[in-house]
Amino acid sequence: MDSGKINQIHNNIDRVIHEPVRLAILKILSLAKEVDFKFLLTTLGLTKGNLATHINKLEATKLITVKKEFRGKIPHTSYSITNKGREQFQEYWKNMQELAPE
Amino acid sequence: MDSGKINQIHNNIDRVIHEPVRLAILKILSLAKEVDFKFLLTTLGLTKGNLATHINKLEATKLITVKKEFRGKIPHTSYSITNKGREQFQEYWKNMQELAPE
DNA sequence: CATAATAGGTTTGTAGTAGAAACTAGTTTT
DNA sequence: AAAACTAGTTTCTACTACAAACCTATTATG
Repeated sequence: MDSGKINQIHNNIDRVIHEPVRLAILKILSLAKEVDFKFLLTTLGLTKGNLATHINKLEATKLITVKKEFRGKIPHTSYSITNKGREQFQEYWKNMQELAPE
Repeated sequence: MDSGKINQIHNNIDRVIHEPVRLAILKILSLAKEVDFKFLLTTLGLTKGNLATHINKLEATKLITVKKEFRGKIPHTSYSITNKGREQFQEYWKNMQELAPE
């Protein structure tokens, strides 16, 4: 704590990361280094559309990268967390700790 | 990990508590045992309407109690966290830890 | 005395968002 | 030929955070 208007901690919470589904995605990606669409779909139990939307948001904010390839003629999409993503994820939790009970 | 469909951790996150402003309110109430409207208003930097709305939601879910009294003829409102509120707050954080980086 | 400020709201309106469901398109299995 | 799989996009609905305006009563202030 330093000066001026303190304690408005809630304003430091990144809303993109704060959404539970996206927290779960980031958690998984922070462990796995590469994960595909299918895996997230079944692991998280989402609809395809919903998952794709969350993925888009995470990609748009450059927290993850998307790799699309063909395996034979079947599309295969996989995701990785970026360095920025890792940093922001850490930063998010650092801020959240201030709201946690001691 | 035990069986069936695991890893849908995001479904365990209580949306009422998850909202940053309400997290901040619960954090403050978990420390202070009684806090008034004015204090929350200036500390959190919200509009009166917005604060009142969050308070209503926390009261409706019985996470906090509201005490309204008159000091002379001036209204004074203060809030406390309930036992249930304390428990749910702890439970929320227990669930959240599963989404935190290790 | 009028007006502004304080205390603590409620009501209203807007903008953003999560999520489901439907639709798309190519491939592959039955 | 039809159904199922991969990985989506589009559309639609329902909810919600937040600001701003409005409200009621009381107490300073010029």
